[in-house]
Amino acid sequence: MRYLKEFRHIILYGLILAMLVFALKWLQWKFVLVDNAIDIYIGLVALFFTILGIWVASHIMRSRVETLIVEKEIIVPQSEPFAINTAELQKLNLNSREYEVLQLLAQGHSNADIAASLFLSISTIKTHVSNLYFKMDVKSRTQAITKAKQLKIIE
Amino acid sequence: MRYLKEFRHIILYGLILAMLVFALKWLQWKFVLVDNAIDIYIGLVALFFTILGIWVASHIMRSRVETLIVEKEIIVPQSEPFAINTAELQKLNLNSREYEVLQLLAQGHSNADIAASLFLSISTIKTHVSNLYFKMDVKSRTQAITKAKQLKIIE
DNA sequence: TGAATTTTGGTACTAAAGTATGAGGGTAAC
DNA sequence: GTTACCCTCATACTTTAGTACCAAAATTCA
Repeated sequence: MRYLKEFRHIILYGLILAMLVFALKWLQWKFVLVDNAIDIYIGLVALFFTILGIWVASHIMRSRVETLIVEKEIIVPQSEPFAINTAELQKLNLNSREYEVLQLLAQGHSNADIAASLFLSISTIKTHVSNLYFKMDVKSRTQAITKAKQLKIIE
Repeated sequence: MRYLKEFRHIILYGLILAMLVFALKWLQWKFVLVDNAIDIYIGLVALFFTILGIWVASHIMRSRVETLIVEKEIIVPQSEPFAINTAELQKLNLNSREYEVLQLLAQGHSNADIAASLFLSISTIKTHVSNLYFKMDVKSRTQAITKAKQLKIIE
């Protein structure tokens, strides 16, 4: 199908040429009586074939249009989906419970709240929190939250 | 200058045509002796002018350049410079001192620290903090910090 | 199995945070 | 001038947070 379309112009050109054989023969016979007619005849032929050549070329050329690609930059703001800083988290050497407590702490929960949600006693939470502060080198929950967010070890 | 360049092909075409007048006359005289020479002669003319037409057309067409603009998405790691949510901040209706205290609070400072840095008594800070909690609808400094960061009213 | 670590919990205490209430001085609007 | 905030500070109290020290299960690892 593609080849048919590609060579459409060439086939058309062939057909037109075939038709011209007859047309030329007729013209040749008609102008034979007129003096100097041969010059006019050749002139017409030249003109016709020039136009034909231009027409054919323009149709062939159309598929060969130079395409200048201009890249237009569009800035797409990338909202980074927050990645936990695993390296910093490992440095602190928190155990799983301590990290769990830290997360709840940073959400604004009290020791009592945390104890309730983890089904532990307040004493246990206090122990975890104290160890947490020691490991994080802070002295209060507010400092712990601030530091944890700075280090990107919690959301 | 531009016009000269634009019509260069047309001028060239004209010159070639002038030269052809002589060439044709010479060919016409030469082939007059040969039988059926006129057909060959016309065929050559047709062929030549077709090629000429194609040549002219291809040179004219060459100046037709399509400009295709392709939008290229470029992902920029846009580090947004943090904008304080003024709307939310106004909703809370905090006065200047309360907001000042909130900022220091969120940095992990104790009431005593805040009092020292603002040259105020701890009592004053406690009052501000209490009013702050009431306006923010929270019950502790950790909740205040969490909420303030959520609302983006502090850095 | 034994040692180390984690997880849990307790008591006792101190420090800090938070609440409630009052009060005095300042400023700005009505 | 009175009303309404804003800012300051105080006292008294309750609650929560945080420290220190201890200890018993549970788990992990060599």
